[in-house]
Amino acid sequence: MRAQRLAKLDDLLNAGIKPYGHRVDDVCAAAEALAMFERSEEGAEGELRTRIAGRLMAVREMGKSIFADVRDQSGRLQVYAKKNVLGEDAFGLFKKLDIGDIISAEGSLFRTRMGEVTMKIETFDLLTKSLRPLPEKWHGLTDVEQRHRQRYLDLISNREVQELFQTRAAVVREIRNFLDERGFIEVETPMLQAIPGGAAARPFETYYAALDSAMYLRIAPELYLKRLLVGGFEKVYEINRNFRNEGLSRRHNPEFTMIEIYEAYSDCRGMMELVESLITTVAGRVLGTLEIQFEDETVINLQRPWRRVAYHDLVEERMGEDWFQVEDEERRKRGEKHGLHIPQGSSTAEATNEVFEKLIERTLIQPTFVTRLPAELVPLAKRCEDNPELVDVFELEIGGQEIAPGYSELNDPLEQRRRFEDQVQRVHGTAEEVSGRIDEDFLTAMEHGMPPAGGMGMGIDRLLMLLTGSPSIRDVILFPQMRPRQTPLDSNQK
RNA sequence: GCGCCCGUAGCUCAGUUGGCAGAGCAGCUGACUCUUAAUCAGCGGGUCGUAGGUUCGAGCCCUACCGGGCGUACCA
Repeated sequence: MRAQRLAKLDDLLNAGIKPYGHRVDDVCAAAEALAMFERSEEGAEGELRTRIAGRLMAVREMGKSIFADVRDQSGRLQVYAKKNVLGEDAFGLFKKLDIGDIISAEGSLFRTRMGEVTMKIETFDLLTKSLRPLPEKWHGLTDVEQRHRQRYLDLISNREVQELFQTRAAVVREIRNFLDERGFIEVETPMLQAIPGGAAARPFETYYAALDSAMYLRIAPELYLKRLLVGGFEKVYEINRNFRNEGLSRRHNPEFTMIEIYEAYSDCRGMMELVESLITTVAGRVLGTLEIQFEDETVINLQRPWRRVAYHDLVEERMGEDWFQVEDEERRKRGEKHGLHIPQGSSTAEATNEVFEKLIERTLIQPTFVTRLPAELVPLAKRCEDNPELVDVFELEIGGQEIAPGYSELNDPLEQRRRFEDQVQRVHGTAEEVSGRIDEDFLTAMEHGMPPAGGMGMGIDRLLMLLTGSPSIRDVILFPQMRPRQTPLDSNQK
Protein backbone atom coordinates (compact mmCIF):
# COMPACT_ATOMS: atom_id res chain seq x y z
CA MET A 1 0.00 0.00 0.00
CA ARG A 2 2.90 2.29 0.75
CA ALA A 3 4.32 1.47 -2.69
CA GLN A 4 1.03 2.55 -4.26
CA ARG A 5 1.17 5.85 -2.48
CA LEU A 6 4.81 6.38 -3.46
CA ALA A 7 3.74 5.87 -7.06
CA LYS A 8 1.03 8.50 -6.58
CA LEU A 9 3.64 10.81 -5.17
CA ASP A 10 5.67 10.38 -8.36
CA ASP A 11 2.59 11.10 -10.48
CA LEU A 12 2.02 14.30 -8.56
CA LEU A 13 5.62 15.40 -8.97
CA ASN A 14 5.47 14.64 -12.69
CA ALA A 15 2.30 16.72 -12.94
CA GLY A 16 4.19 19.63 -11.38
CA ILE A 17 2.32 19.50 -8.09
CA LYS A 18 4.24 19.95 -4.88
CA PRO A 19 3.06 17.22 -2.47
CA TYR A 20 4.44 19.02 0.58
CA GLY A 21 3.15 22.55 0.70
CA HIS A 22 3.89 25.52 2.87
CA ARG A 23 2.29 28.13 5.07
CA VAL A 24 -1.41 28.84 4.71
CA ASP A 25 -2.70 32.25 5.76
CA ASP A 26 -6.12 33.23 7.04
CA VAL A 27 -7.13 29.71 8.00
CA CYS A 28 -10.50 29.47 9.65
CA ALA A 29 -11.05 26.71 12.20
CA ALA A 30 -13.71 24.21 11.17
CA ALA A 31 -15.72 24.87 14.33
CA GLU A 32 -15.50 28.61 13.74
CA ALA A 33 -16.67 28.22 10.14
CA LEU A 34 -19.72 26.30 11.35
CA ALA A 35 -20.46 28.89 14.04
CA MET A 36 -20.09 31.71 11.54
CA PHE A 37 -22.61 30.10 9.23
CA GLU A 38 -25.08 29.50 12.05
CA ARG A 39 -24.78 33.14 13.12
CA SER A 40 -25.28 34.49 9.61
CA GLU A 41 -28.42 32.35 9.26
CA GLU A 42 -29.91 31.18 6.02
CA GLY A 43 -30.36 33.48 3.06
CA ALA A 44 -26.68 34.18 3.27
CA GLU A 45 -26.15 31.01 1.26
CA GLY A 46 -23.14 31.22 -0.97
CA GLU A 47 -22.02 34.52 0.46
CA LEU A 48 -19.91 33.21 3.33
CA ARG A 49 -16.51 32.47 1.88
CA THR A 50 -13.77 31.02 4.03
CA ARG A 51 -10.66 28.88 4.01
CA ILE A 52 -9.95 25.81 6.10
CA ALA A 53 -7.03 23.44 6.47
CA GLY A 54 -6.92 19.95 7.85
CA ARG A 55 -6.69 16.24 7.31
CA LEU A 56 -8.96 14.36 4.91
CA MET A 57 -10.79 11.81 7.06
CA ALA A 58 -13.41 10.39 4.71
CA VAL A 59 -14.32 10.66 1.06
CA ARG A 60 -17.70 9.91 -0.50
CA GLU A 61 -17.41 9.96 -4.25
CA MET A 62 -20.47 10.17 -6.48
CA GLY A 63 -19.40 10.57 -10.06
CA LYS A 64 -19.05 14.22 -10.87
CA SER A 65 -19.30 15.36 -7.26
CA ILE A 66 -17.48 14.35 -4.12
CA PHE A 67 -18.23 14.87 -0.45
CA ALA A 68 -15.35 14.66 1.98
CA ASP A 69 -14.68 15.27 5.66
CA VAL A 70 -11.84 17.58 6.62
CA ARG A 71 -10.74 17.60 10.22
CA ASP A 72 -8.68 20.14 12.08
CA GLN A 73 -8.03 20.50 15.78
CA SER A 74 -11.34 22.28 16.35
CA GLY A 75 -13.56 19.74 14.66
CA ARG A 76 -14.84 18.53 11.34
CA LEU A 77 -16.21 20.28 8.27
CA GLN A 78 -17.76 18.58 5.26
CA VAL A 79 -16.49 19.85 1.93
CA TYR A 80 -18.15 19.44 -1.45
CA ALA A 81 -16.14 19.18 -4.65
CA LYS A 82 -18.14 19.63 -7.83
CA LYS A 83 -16.70 19.00 -11.27
CA ASN A 84 -18.36 21.93 -12.98
CA VAL A 85 -17.16 24.29 -10.25
CA LEU A 86 -13.55 23.09 -9.99
CA GLY A 87 -12.99 22.27 -13.64
CA GLU A 88 -11.62 19.10 -15.17
CA ASP A 89 -8.02 19.29 -13.89
CA ALA A 90 -8.66 20.33 -10.30
CA PHE A 91 -11.50 17.85 -9.95
CA GLY A 92 -9.25 15.11 -11.30
CA LEU A 93 -6.63 16.01 -8.73
CA PHE A 94 -9.20 15.97 -5.93
CA LYS A 95 -10.24 12.47 -7.01
CA LYS A 96 -6.63 11.38 -6.58
CA LEU A 97 -6.46 12.51 -2.95
CA ASP A 98 -6.15 9.85 -0.29
CA ILE A 99 -7.74 9.69 3.11
CA GLY A 100 -5.04 10.99 5.43
CA ASP A 101 -3.80 13.73 3.09
CA ILE A 102 -3.68 17.24 4.51
CA ILE A 103 -5.27 19.94 2.36
CA SER A 104 -6.46 23.50 2.47
CA ALA A 105 -9.69 24.44 0.77
CA GLU A 106 -11.42 27.69 0.04
CA GLY A 107 -15.05 28.14 -0.86
CA SER A 108 -18.47 29.22 0.29
CA LEU A 109 -20.63 27.66 2.96
CA PHE A 110 -24.08 26.27 2.35
CA ARG A 111 -26.46 23.81 3.92
CA THR A 112 -27.09 20.49 2.19
CA ARG A 113 -30.51 18.93 1.76
CA MET A 114 -29.62 16.64 4.63
CA GLY A 115 -29.04 19.73 6.74
CA GLU A 116 -25.27 19.69 7.12
CA VAL A 117 -23.28 22.90 6.81
CA THR A 118 -20.78 22.27 4.04
CA MET A 119 -18.12 24.12 2.10
CA LYS A 120 -18.47 24.15 -1.67
CA ILE A 121 -14.84 24.10 -2.74
CA GLU A 122 -13.71 26.69 -5.25
CA THR A 123 -9.98 26.13 -4.88
CA PHE A 124 -7.89 23.74 -2.84
CA ASP A 125 -4.25 22.77 -2.29
CA LEU A 126 -2.62 19.54 -1.32
CA LEU A 127 -0.45 20.50 1.66
CA THR A 128 0.86 17.09 2.72
CA LYS A 129 0.72 13.76 0.95
CA SER A 130 0.19 10.85 3.33
CA LEU A 131 2.10 7.69 2.47
CA ARG A 132 0.48 5.37 4.96
CA PRO A 133 -3.15 4.46 5.56
CA LEU A 134 -5.07 5.64 8.61
CA PRO A 135 -6.61 3.20 11.07
CA GLU A 136 -10.14 2.03 10.35
CA LYS A 137 -12.69 4.83 10.30
CA TRP A 138 -15.37 3.14 12.35
CA HIS A 139 -13.60 1.13 15.05
CA GLY A 140 -10.55 3.36 15.19
CA LEU A 141 -7.32 2.15 16.72
CA THR A 142 -7.85 -0.14 19.70
CA ASP A 143 -4.59 -2.07 19.99
CA VAL A 144 -3.20 -0.72 23.25
CA GLU A 145 0.42 -1.21 22.33
CA GLN A 146 0.04 0.61 19.04
CA ARG A 147 -1.97 3.41 20.64
CA HIS A 148 0.98 4.07 22.94
CA ARG A 149 3.83 3.52 20.51
CA GLN A 150 2.12 5.53 17.77
CA ARG A 151 0.19 8.00 19.88
CA TYR A 152 -0.27 10.26 16.85
CA LEU A 153 -2.51 7.61 15.29
CA ASP A 154 -4.43 7.32 18.56
CA LEU A 155 -4.91 11.09 18.55
CA ILE A 156 -6.15 11.06 14.94
CA SER A 157 -8.39 8.06 15.45
CA ASN A 158 -9.78 8.55 18.91
CA ARG A 159 -11.15 12.00 19.43
CA GLU A 160 -11.58 11.61 23.19
CA VAL A 161 -7.84 11.08 23.59
CA GLN A 162 -7.21 14.55 22.26
CA GLU A 163 -9.79 15.90 24.68
CA LEU A 164 -8.17 14.10 27.60
CA PHE A 165 -4.84 15.74 26.92
CA GLN A 166 -6.56 19.10 26.58
CA THR A 167 -7.93 18.43 30.04
CA ARG A 168 -4.47 17.57 31.26
CA ALA A 169 -3.14 20.89 29.97
CA ALA A 170 -6.06 22.74 31.56
CA VAL A 171 -5.48 21.08 34.94
CA VAL A 172 -1.81 22.03 34.99
CA ARG A 173 -2.68 25.56 33.86
CA GLU A 174 -5.26 25.95 36.64
CA ILE A 175 -2.87 24.62 39.26
CA ARG A 176 -0.42 27.32 38.21
CA ASN A 177 -3.15 29.96 38.25
CA PHE A 178 -4.29 28.91 41.70
CA LEU A 179 -0.81 29.08 43.18
CA ASP A 180 0.24 32.21 41.34
CA GLU A 181 -2.91 33.98 42.58
CA ARG A 182 -1.78 33.16 46.12
CA GLY A 183 1.70 34.59 45.74
CA PHE A 184 3.63 31.38 45.07
CA ILE A 185 6.46 31.49 42.59
CA GLU A 186 7.35 28.67 40.25
CA VAL A 187 10.97 27.55 40.20
CA GLU A 188 13.09 24.95 38.49
CA THR A 189 15.67 22.90 40.34
CA PRO A 190 18.22 20.33 39.10
CA MET A 191 17.15 17.15 37.37
CA LEU A 192 20.77 16.00 37.28
CA GLN A 193 21.93 15.44 40.82
CA ALA A 194 25.13 14.06 42.28
CA ILE A 195 23.23 12.65 45.26
CA PRO A 196 19.61 11.81 44.50
CA GLY A 197 17.63 12.74 47.60
CA GLY A 198 14.19 13.64 48.87
CA ALA A 199 12.68 10.18 48.48
CA ALA A 200 13.65 6.54 48.75
CA ALA A 201 13.72 5.07 45.28
CA ARG A 202 16.26 3.54 42.99
CA PRO A 203 17.56 6.30 40.69
CA PHE A 204 18.58 6.23 37.04
CA GLU A 205 22.31 6.60 36.82
CA THR A 206 24.10 8.51 34.11
CA TYR A 207 27.54 9.92 33.46
CA TYR A 208 28.61 13.50 32.99
CA ALA A 209 31.68 13.53 30.76
CA ALA A 210 32.84 17.11 31.39
CA LEU A 211 33.05 16.51 35.13
CA ASP A 212 34.03 12.86 34.77
CA SER A 213 31.52 11.91 37.40
CA ALA A 214 28.46 9.81 37.97
CA MET A 215 25.18 11.70 38.03
CA TYR A 216 21.63 10.66 38.79
CA LEU A 217 18.28 11.74 37.44
CA ARG A 218 16.40 13.18 40.34
CA ILE A 219 13.90 11.13 42.29
CA ALA A 220 12.46 14.28 43.94
CA PRO A 221 13.13 18.03 44.01
CA GLU A 222 12.51 18.33 47.76
CA LEU A 223 16.01 19.04 49.03
CA TYR A 224 16.55 21.83 46.51
CA LEU A 225 13.20 23.47 47.15
CA LYS A 226 14.05 23.57 50.86
CA ARG A 227 17.32 25.28 50.05
CA LEU A 228 15.15 27.99 48.51
CA LEU A 229 13.25 28.36 51.79
CA VAL A 230 16.63 28.92 53.42
CA GLY A 231 17.35 31.48 50.72
CA GLY A 232 14.28 33.48 51.62
CA PHE A 233 11.67 32.44 49.11
CA GLU A 234 8.62 31.88 51.25
CA LYS A 235 6.17 30.30 48.79
CA VAL A 236 7.61 28.14 46.03
CA TYR A 237 6.47 25.32 43.83
CA GLU A 238 7.85 23.23 41.02
CA ILE A 239 5.97 21.19 38.45
CA ASN A 240 8.34 18.84 36.70
CA ARG A 241 9.44 15.30 36.04
CA ASN A 242 10.83 12.85 38.56
CA PHE A 243 12.54 9.63 37.53
CA ARG A 244 12.44 6.38 39.45
CA ASN A 245 14.18 3.23 38.31
CA GLU A 246 11.40 0.87 39.28
CA GLY A 247 8.81 -1.43 37.78
CA LEU A 248 6.06 -0.42 35.40
CA SER A 249 2.46 -0.84 36.42
CA ARG A 250 -0.98 0.59 35.96
CA ARG A 251 0.00 3.29 38.48
CA HIS A 252 3.73 3.66 37.80
CA ASN A 253 5.66 5.18 34.93
CA PRO A 254 9.43 5.60 35.43
CA GLU A 255 9.21 9.29 34.59
CA PHE A 256 6.21 11.03 36.07
CA THR A 257 5.16 14.57 36.72
CA MET A 258 5.08 15.86 40.25
CA ILE A 259 4.24 19.14 41.86
CA GLU A 260 5.93 20.03 45.12
CA ILE A 261 4.82 23.07 47.11
CA TYR A 262 6.51 24.70 50.10
CA GLU A 263 5.20 27.50 52.25
CA ALA A 264 7.27 29.10 55.01
CA TYR A 265 5.60 29.65 58.39
CA SER A 266 2.87 27.15 57.50
CA ASP A 267 2.60 23.53 58.61
CA CYS A 268 0.86 20.25 57.93
CA ARG A 269 -2.60 21.68 58.61
CA GLY A 270 -1.89 24.66 56.40
CA MET A 271 -0.97 22.29 53.59
CA MET A 272 -4.15 20.26 54.09
CA GLU A 273 -6.16 23.47 53.68
CA LEU A 274 -4.12 24.37 50.63
CA VAL A 275 -4.42 21.05 48.81
CA GLU A 276 -8.10 20.76 49.62
CA SER A 277 -8.68 24.18 48.16
CA LEU A 278 -6.33 23.53 45.23
CA ILE A 279 -7.98 20.30 44.09
CA THR A 280 -11.55 21.52 44.52
CA THR A 281 -10.78 24.78 42.72
CA VAL A 282 -9.04 23.07 39.83
CA ALA A 283 -11.72 20.37 39.50
CA GLY A 284 -14.41 23.04 39.57
CA ARG A 285 -12.73 25.19 36.95
CA VAL A 286 -11.76 22.37 34.60
CA LEU A 287 -14.52 19.79 35.04
CA GLY A 288 -17.25 22.10 36.28
CA THR A 289 -18.22 19.59 38.97
CA LEU A 290 -16.94 18.16 42.23
CA GLU A 291 -18.55 14.78 41.67
CA ILE A 292 -16.39 12.29 39.89
CA GLN A 293 -17.45 8.95 38.49
CA PHE A 294 -15.17 6.24 39.88
CA GLU A 295 -15.06 2.70 38.52
CA ASP A 296 -18.62 2.80 37.18
CA GLU A 297 -20.67 2.42 40.35
CA THR A 298 -19.11 4.86 42.79
CA VAL A 299 -19.16 8.64 42.82
CA ILE A 300 -16.33 10.49 44.52
CA ASN A 301 -17.50 13.70 46.10
CA LEU A 302 -14.78 16.34 46.41
CA GLN A 303 -16.98 18.71 48.41
CA ARG A 304 -15.04 20.17 51.36
CA PRO A 305 -14.23 19.58 54.15
CA TRP A 306 -12.46 16.25 53.70
CA ARG A 307 -12.26 13.57 56.33
CA ARG A 308 -9.20 13.65 58.60
CA VAL A 309 -8.25 10.52 60.48
CA ALA A 310 -5.16 9.36 62.35
CA TYR A 311 -3.22 6.46 60.87
CA HIS A 312 -3.29 4.61 64.19
CA ASP A 313 -7.08 4.90 64.46
CA LEU A 314 -7.58 3.41 61.01
CA VAL A 315 -5.26 0.52 61.81
CA GLU A 316 -6.85 -0.20 65.20
CA GLU A 317 -10.29 -0.04 63.65
CA ARG A 318 -9.25 -2.72 61.20
CA MET A 319 -6.92 -4.93 63.28
CA GLY A 320 -8.15 -4.52 66.86
CA GLU A 321 -7.82 -1.90 69.60
CA ASP A 322 -4.75 -3.62 71.04
CA TRP A 323 -2.83 -3.89 67.75
CA PHE A 324 -0.04 -1.63 68.98
CA GLN A 325 0.20 -3.31 72.40
CA VAL A 326 0.49 -6.99 71.44
CA GLU A 327 3.66 -8.99 70.81
CA ASP A 328 5.26 -8.93 67.34
CA GLU A 329 4.33 -12.58 66.85
CA GLU A 330 0.65 -11.89 67.54
CA ARG A 331 0.69 -9.04 65.02
CA ARG A 332 2.24 -11.38 62.48
CA LYS A 333 -0.51 -13.96 63.09
CA ARG A 334 -3.28 -11.41 62.74
CA GLY A 335 -1.72 -10.21 59.53
CA GLU A 336 -1.61 -13.73 58.10
CA LYS A 337 -5.28 -14.15 59.00
CA HIS A 338 -5.99 -11.24 56.67
CA GLY A 339 -3.85 -12.78 53.95
CA LEU A 340 -0.81 -10.59 54.56
CA HIS A 341 2.74 -11.79 54.55
CA ILE A 342 4.60 -10.12 57.39
CA PRO A 343 8.19 -11.41 57.58
CA GLN A 344 9.57 -12.54 60.92
CA GLY A 345 11.47 -9.78 62.66
CA SER A 346 9.39 -6.97 61.14
CA SER A 347 9.13 -3.89 63.30
CA THR A 348 5.77 -2.65 64.54
CA ALA A 349 5.91 0.15 62.00
CA GLU A 350 6.71 -2.24 59.14
CA ALA A 351 3.91 -4.64 60.04
CA THR A 352 1.50 -1.74 60.46
CA ASN A 353 2.49 -0.23 57.16
CA GLU A 354 1.80 -3.53 55.44
CA VAL A 355 -1.69 -3.47 56.94
CA PHE A 356 -2.24 0.10 55.82
CA GLU A 357 -1.04 -0.39 52.27
CA LYS A 358 -2.64 -3.75 51.61
CA LEU A 359 -5.90 -3.58 53.53
CA ILE A 360 -6.81 -0.01 54.30
CA GLU A 361 -5.55 2.26 51.54
CA ARG A 362 -7.78 0.80 48.82
CA THR A 363 -10.89 1.34 50.95
CA LEU A 364 -10.32 5.10 51.19
CA ILE A 365 -12.36 6.10 48.16
CA GLN A 366 -13.72 9.46 49.33
CA PRO A 367 -11.03 12.11 49.97
CA THR A 368 -9.31 11.33 53.25
CA PHE A 369 -6.34 12.85 55.03
CA VAL A 370 -4.53 10.12 56.94
CA THR A 371 -2.45 11.87 59.59
CA ARG A 372 0.20 11.20 62.23
CA LEU A 373 2.36 8.47 60.66
CA PRO A 374 5.22 6.60 62.40
CA ALA A 375 8.38 8.72 62.32
CA GLU A 376 10.56 6.10 60.65
CA LEU A 377 8.42 6.23 57.52
CA VAL A 378 9.04 9.92 56.85
CA PRO A 379 12.58 11.12 57.61
CA LEU A 380 12.05 14.68 56.39
CA ALA A 381 9.03 15.53 58.54
CA LYS A 382 8.75 17.16 61.92
CA ARG A 383 7.71 15.08 64.92
CA CYS A 384 4.30 15.63 66.51
CA GLU A 385 4.63 17.87 69.57
CA ASP A 386 2.55 15.52 71.72
CA ASN A 387 4.17 12.27 70.53
CA PRO A 388 7.76 12.02 69.25
CA GLU A 389 7.08 8.55 67.80
CA LEU A 390 4.85 10.13 65.20
CA VAL A 391 5.43 12.78 62.56
CA ASP A 392 3.14 15.67 61.75
CA VAL A 393 2.18 14.58 58.25
CA PHE A 394 -0.75 13.69 56.06
CA GLU A 395 -1.28 11.35 53.19
CA LEU A 396 -4.20 12.38 51.03
CA GLU A 397 -6.04 9.33 49.74
CA ILE A 398 -8.66 9.56 47.00
CA GLY A 399 -10.07 6.70 44.99
CA GLY A 400 -8.09 4.18 47.01
CA GLN A 401 -4.70 5.55 46.12
CA GLU A 402 -2.28 8.08 47.49
CA ILE A 403 -2.67 11.39 45.70
CA ALA A 404 -0.54 13.69 47.82
CA PRO A 405 1.62 13.46 50.92
CA GLY A 406 2.42 16.59 52.91
CA TYR A 407 3.98 17.57 56.17
CA SER A 408 5.33 20.02 58.66
CA GLU A 409 8.88 20.18 57.42
CA LEU A 410 11.68 19.18 59.74
CA ASN A 411 13.92 22.23 60.13
CA ASP A 412 16.21 21.09 62.93
CA PRO A 413 19.52 20.36 61.13
CA LEU A 414 20.91 18.15 63.90
CA GLU A 415 17.85 15.96 64.04
CA GLN A 416 17.74 15.90 60.25
CA ARG A 417 21.26 14.47 60.26
CA ARG A 418 20.27 11.77 62.77
CA ARG A 419 17.20 10.83 60.76
CA PHE A 420 19.27 10.56 57.56
CA GLU A 421 21.78 8.38 59.35
CA ASP A 422 19.03 6.09 60.64
CA GLN A 423 17.69 5.82 57.12
CA VAL A 424 21.07 5.01 55.63
CA GLN A 425 21.50 2.28 58.21
CA ARG A 426 18.11 0.78 57.35
CA VAL A 427 18.73 0.59 53.61
CA HIS A 428 22.42 -0.25 53.85
CA GLY A 429 23.51 -2.86 51.37
CA THR A 430 20.34 -2.81 49.31
CA ALA A 431 19.72 -1.58 45.80
CA GLU A 432 18.94 1.83 47.18
CA GLU A 433 22.32 2.17 48.77
CA VAL A 434 23.13 5.10 46.63
CA SER A 435 19.98 7.02 47.51
CA GLY A 436 20.90 6.54 51.14
CA ARG A 437 23.94 8.74 50.81
CA ILE A 438 23.69 11.89 52.81
CA ASP A 439 23.49 15.21 51.03
CA GLU A 440 25.89 17.24 53.19
CA ASP A 441 25.25 20.44 51.24
CA PHE A 442 21.61 20.20 52.16
CA LEU A 443 22.44 19.82 55.84
CA THR A 444 24.78 22.82 55.61
CA ALA A 445 21.93 24.84 54.13
CA MET A 446 19.68 23.77 57.00
CA GLU A 447 22.27 24.83 59.51
CA HIS A 448 22.00 28.34 58.13
CA GLY A 449 18.38 28.22 59.24
CA MET A 450 15.26 27.12 57.40
CA PRO A 451 12.02 28.69 58.58
CA PRO A 452 9.33 26.35 59.85
CA ALA A 453 7.29 25.40 56.82
CA GLY A 454 4.61 23.19 55.38
CA GLY A 455 5.30 21.21 52.25
CA MET A 456 3.53 18.77 50.00
CA GLY A 457 3.89 16.83 46.80
CA MET A 458 1.30 15.58 44.39
CA GLY A 459 1.56 13.22 41.45
CA ILE A 460 0.02 15.08 38.52
CA ASP A 461 -0.48 11.90 36.52
CA ARG A 462 -2.41 10.25 39.32
CA LEU A 463 -4.51 13.36 39.84
CA LEU A 464 -5.34 13.21 36.12
CA MET A 465 -6.26 9.52 36.39
CA LEU A 466 -8.69 10.49 39.11
CA LEU A 467 -10.17 13.52 37.35
CA THR A 468 -10.55 11.77 33.99
CA GLY A 469 -11.56 8.35 35.27
CA SER A 470 -8.57 6.69 33.60
CA PRO A 471 -7.71 3.23 34.93
CA SER A 472 -4.08 3.35 33.78
CA ILE A 473 -1.36 5.97 34.14
CA ARG A 474 -0.50 5.29 30.49
CA ASP A 475 -3.85 6.78 29.52
CA VAL A 476 -2.80 10.19 30.85
CA ILE A 477 0.82 10.24 29.61
CA LEU A 478 1.24 11.01 25.90
CA PHE A 479 4.22 8.74 25.42
CA PRO A 480 4.34 6.22 28.26
CA GLN A 481 7.46 4.12 28.72
CA MET A 482 7.57 1.09 26.42
CA ARG A 483 10.13 -1.61 25.95
CA PRO A 484 12.26 -0.70 22.91
CA ARG A 485 11.33 -2.76 19.89
CA GLN A 486 13.95 -4.85 18.13
CA THR A 487 12.23 -4.58 14.78
CA PRO A 488 10.97 -1.28 13.39
CA LEU A 489 7.24 -0.60 13.49
CA ASP A 490 6.79 -0.97 9.75
CA SER A 491 8.91 -4.05 9.23
CA ASN A 492 5.89 -5.94 7.92
CA GLN A 493 4.68 -3.19 5.63
CA LYS A 494 5.43 -3.54 1.99
C1' G B 1 11.56 -10.86 38.46
C1' C B 2 7.13 -14.30 38.92
C1' G B 3 1.85 -15.88 37.47
C1' C B 4 -2.39 -15.65 34.10
C1' C B 5 -4.21 -13.92 29.35
C1' C B 6 -3.40 -11.94 24.31
C1' G B 7 -0.61 -11.51 19.22
C1' U B 8 -4.27 -13.75 11.96
C1' A B 9 -4.19 -8.38 5.74
C1' G B 10 -2.63 -1.16 6.75
C1' C B 11 -7.02 -1.11 10.71
C1' U B 12 -11.27 -3.91 13.32
C1' C B 13 -12.08 -8.94 13.75
C1' A B 14 -13.85 -14.40 12.28
C1' G B 15 -11.25 -19.03 11.59
C1' U B 16 -15.15 -25.68 13.49
C1' U B 17 -12.19 -31.92 15.84
C1' G B 18 -5.41 -30.55 13.28
C1' G B 19 -7.50 -30.93 6.59
C1' C B 20 -7.15 -25.45 0.35
C1' A B 21 -6.25 -18.65 5.35
C1' G B 22 -11.64 -15.42 5.47
C1' A B 23 -15.06 -10.83 6.23
C1' G B 24 -15.83 -5.51 6.87
C1' C B 25 -13.20 -0.98 6.45
C1' A B 26 -8.93 1.02 3.83
C1' G B 27 -6.59 0.44 -1.39
C1' C B 28 -7.10 -0.24 -6.99
C1' U B 29 -10.64 -0.27 -11.67
C1' G B 30 -15.52 1.06 -13.37
C1' A B 31 -20.81 3.44 -12.62
C1' C B 32 -23.25 7.50 -10.15
C1' U B 33 -23.65 15.90 -9.65
C1' C B 34 -26.83 16.59 -2.11
C1' U B 35 -23.49 12.10 0.09
C1' U B 36 -22.38 11.31 5.27
C1' A B 37 -20.25 3.98 8.30
C1' A B 38 -22.82 6.67 0.70
C1' U B 39 -24.33 2.77 -2.74
C1' C B 40 -23.49 -0.88 -6.82
C1' A B 41 -20.03 -4.21 -9.93
C1' G B 42 -15.13 -6.15 -10.20
C1' C B 43 -9.74 -6.72 -8.58
C1' G B 44 -5.30 -6.92 -5.68
C1' G B 45 -3.50 -7.59 -0.67
C1' G B 46 -0.85 -12.70 4.45
C1' U B 47 6.68 -14.42 7.42
C1' C B 48 -1.06 -16.42 10.98
C1' G B 49 4.64 -12.28 16.49
C1' U B 50 9.72 -15.26 15.89
C1' A B 51 12.37 -19.96 16.05
C1' G B 52 12.14 -24.98 16.89
C1' G B 53 9.20 -29.60 17.78
C1' U B 54 4.97 -33.32 17.26
C1' U B 55 2.15 -34.94 12.87
C1' C B 56 0.91 -37.70 6.39
C1' G B 57 -0.74 -32.60 7.35
C1' A B 58 -0.18 -26.99 12.23
C1' G B 59 -3.27 -20.36 12.41
C1' C B 60 -5.04 -24.45 15.80
C1' C B 61 -1.13 -29.14 19.81
C1' C B 62 4.07 -28.76 22.60
C1' U B 63 8.76 -25.84 23.94
C1' A B 64 11.66 -21.47 23.97
C1' C B 65 12.01 -16.51 22.78
C1' C B 66 9.94 -11.34 21.35
C1' G B 67 6.08 -7.66 22.26
C1' G B 68 1.64 -6.20 24.96
C1' G B 69 -2.38 -6.35 28.93
C1' C B 70 -3.76 -7.57 33.96
C1' G B 71 -2.13 -9.17 38.72
C1' U B 72 2.07 -9.55 41.91
C1' A B 73 7.03 -8.03 43.56
C1' C B 74 10.29 -3.57 43.93
C1' C B 75 8.57 1.65 45.06
C1' A B 76 9.55 6.18 53.17
